[in-house]
Amino acid sequence: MDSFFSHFTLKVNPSIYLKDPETSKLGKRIIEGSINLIDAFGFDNFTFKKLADEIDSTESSIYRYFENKHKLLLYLTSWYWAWLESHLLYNIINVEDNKEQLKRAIRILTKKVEEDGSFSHINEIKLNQIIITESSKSYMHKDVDVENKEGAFLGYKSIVAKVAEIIIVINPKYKYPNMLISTIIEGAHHQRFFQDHLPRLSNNYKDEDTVSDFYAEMVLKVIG
Amino acid sequence: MDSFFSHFTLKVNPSIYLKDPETSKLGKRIIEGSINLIDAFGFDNFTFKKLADEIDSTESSIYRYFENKHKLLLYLTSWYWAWLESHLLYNIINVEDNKEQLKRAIRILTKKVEEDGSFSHINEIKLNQIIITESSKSYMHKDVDVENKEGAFLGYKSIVAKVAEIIIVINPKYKYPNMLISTIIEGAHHQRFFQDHLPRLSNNYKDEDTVSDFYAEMVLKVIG
DNA sequence: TTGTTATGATAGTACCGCTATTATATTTGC
DNA sequence: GCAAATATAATAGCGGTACTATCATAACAA
Repeated sequence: MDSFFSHFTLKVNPSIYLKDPETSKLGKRIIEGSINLIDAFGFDNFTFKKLADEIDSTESSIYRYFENKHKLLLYLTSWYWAWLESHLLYNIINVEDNKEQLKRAIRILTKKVEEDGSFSHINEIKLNQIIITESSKSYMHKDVDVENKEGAFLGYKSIVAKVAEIIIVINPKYKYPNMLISTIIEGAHHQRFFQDHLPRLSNNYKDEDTVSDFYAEMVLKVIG
Repeated sequence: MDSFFSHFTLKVNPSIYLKDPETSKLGKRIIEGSINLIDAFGFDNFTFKKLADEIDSTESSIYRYFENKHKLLLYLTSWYWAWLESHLLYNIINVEDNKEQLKRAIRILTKKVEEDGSFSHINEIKLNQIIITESSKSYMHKDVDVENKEGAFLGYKSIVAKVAEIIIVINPKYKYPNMLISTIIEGAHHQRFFQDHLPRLSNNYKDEDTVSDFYAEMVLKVIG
């Protein structure tokens, strides 16, 4: 799988950055360093000053890549959705049965990322952790409509649409495919967080991937 | 219903505040003003300085009630869960049938609050809007474990536990009652936000409360 | 009316978010 | 190999945020 993914770079909507971080060494250090810092200390405690110190650069240099730290978070989430969609496609491309396609899709949307892979400067395990705890901050704010118009959430919409399509093939009468998919994506993030920090809001059983099992079961029951 | 709720005050865990805002006029102005400002401009743009100006008081006075703005958000969310649980109990207390209890509970957890009620200084419609867009910020941060130990999330846990109990009565074998309930609570918030701002992540149909219908159907199908 | 408590007024500090300017590398084209 | 173009670094500064501290005054209760 590594060889399949390691020879191209994932596309992120250019409205998100001032200068594409993929095009320079500093850009890659910015992405790598920000993932380390946000994962370690949380997005709220993250500043460009701290990032500059971390990667031995300066605030002003970082500001040439991203307008502000919020745009950087948008970049990380967009990259993540593009990355996840490429995995999704790779995993269902040769599968005939639609139900099997759907099952695999649910697993990919809800599983915890446990192995780092193909992109040298991006640690996908840490990025997945960041998505779980911080991704809702990328759209739950007052500027969401402006950023949405600029295309900041196309990656998220795209993966939701792809899986919703599979549902429609299986059950053309089902009324809420998009709600169902975004519910399990957001739900999986929340449940992983709850299991770590607020366990009474969730249920967990040893030796099971409870989150993934729960949502897989849910989708099949709900679409009938 | 007004008369039922208007004669007592809702309990919020004292670890959240330095001084109980229910015990003074200034305290009530702080709560009322913060709801207005956060609803209008978002929690990220909210500061104690702006609140002080809004209610004709001072930063230092507000700091005597709350350690910081995050604690104030915790207060609002805790109050909301206590308020919602009191509504829940009121609405199912004389209902015999467990399935009917559950249906009513789902409606209460997922519906949009459309009428302001009993507590003079708290606008419940605006508070519901705040919960939809800001409540995840009350726990999705690095201090969640400390605050959890202090009891900051007992209200949320309590309402989840109450509804999970009903599910267990209906289907004692169901493995994931808490996951299911917290999924529909968070899901309903997200879907309401998506329908307003990122509609392609959701589905909506005129003259229906799509969010509520979707989750009501989901719960019944999932628990079998 | 006297003490107690609540609120207001003011000042100050460290950090954040961001802009601007100038200097120094590094890369690219000839 | 050198000049021009571009990228990065260094430094300064400004207005705002998130507090903390102190002192003055208002309200209220014994």
